[in-house]
Amino acid sequence: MESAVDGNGGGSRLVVMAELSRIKELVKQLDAHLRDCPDLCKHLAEQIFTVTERSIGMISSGSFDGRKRSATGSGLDSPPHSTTPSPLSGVSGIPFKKNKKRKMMAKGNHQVRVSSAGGGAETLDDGFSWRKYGQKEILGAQHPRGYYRCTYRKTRGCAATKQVQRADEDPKLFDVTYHGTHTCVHKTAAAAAAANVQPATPNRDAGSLLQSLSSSLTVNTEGLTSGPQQSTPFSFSSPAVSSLTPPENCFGQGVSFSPYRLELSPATSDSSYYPMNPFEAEWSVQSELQKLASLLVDATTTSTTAVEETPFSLDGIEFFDFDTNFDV
DNA sequence: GGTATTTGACCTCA
DNA sequence: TGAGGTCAAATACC
Repeated sequence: MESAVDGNGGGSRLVVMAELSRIKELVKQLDAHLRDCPDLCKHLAEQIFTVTERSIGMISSGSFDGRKRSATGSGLDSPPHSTTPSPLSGVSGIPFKKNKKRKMMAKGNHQVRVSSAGGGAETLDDGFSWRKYGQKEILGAQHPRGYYRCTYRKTRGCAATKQVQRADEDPKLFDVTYHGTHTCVHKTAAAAAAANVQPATPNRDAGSLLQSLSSSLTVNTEGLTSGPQQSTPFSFSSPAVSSLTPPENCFGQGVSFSPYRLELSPATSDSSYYPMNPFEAEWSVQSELQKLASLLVDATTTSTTAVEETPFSLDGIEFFDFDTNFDV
């Protein structure tokens, strides 16, 4: 139990918190200087972008997860589920055996271990639509590995893929490796967008956008202390986020920040907190940071260069083509 | 008929 | 050279 939590996770968590706080401060500064000093705005935007990417990197590298296994072995020596049973989380976020043949954890990939109680791999709903395109027997593994790609690969050019492999030691556990990021719309987000259609505002005022962004980015460190006792998962207090409903897209177009805020705090018995398992939290934070970075690009582009954006439309949803090249 | 899954063949890379 | 990853035709399902 205790051995499953190391001090580094808590420390990294605090670093991420500090980074997010810094992002917020930078956004405030950016907003303050938006109209009178474009050059400074550009500089601030670059800083924000750097800090955001650093945070994303920490999250995707797994250092964000305080429940990361202690470095006593190199793989699946001991089944994680046997030491850290978690009724609320079906995901452990524990790194698993690396592929010795290929660079499985290359930049842009991340791995999680998912528990599917009573179901198969097809029940592992992470919010995206996947289409199976292959299955392969893996040397040394008892179960074949399934290969999935995003359903919208052709229609929307989404290059996200994942590999799902049933764990040898427990058939209820699946090791899932995600490659690439989704450029399509999250399932729940699409549903939310369909239910609450908002007209696109292509040339939204950058100042109000930043103010909205700044106010929405609430980094709550209340109750967090450094040290290895931080084994509680993060939670989000916003209903929109807690129900895993990120904004309708990650492209800055039609994004509204007002309905939710990013709030990191330890899960407590307080009913206002919706406990999230590490994978959900990680996914949400990554989505938030991606969106944050996209909005910054949108805001700074609109305010400093007034360049006409050229949105393209797919399935009734308009997208901006950002050359931000995120690697999460 | 359209879409998803299966599976053998082929390609890539360490 | 062999294992992992992907392709694409065949098949199944709705």
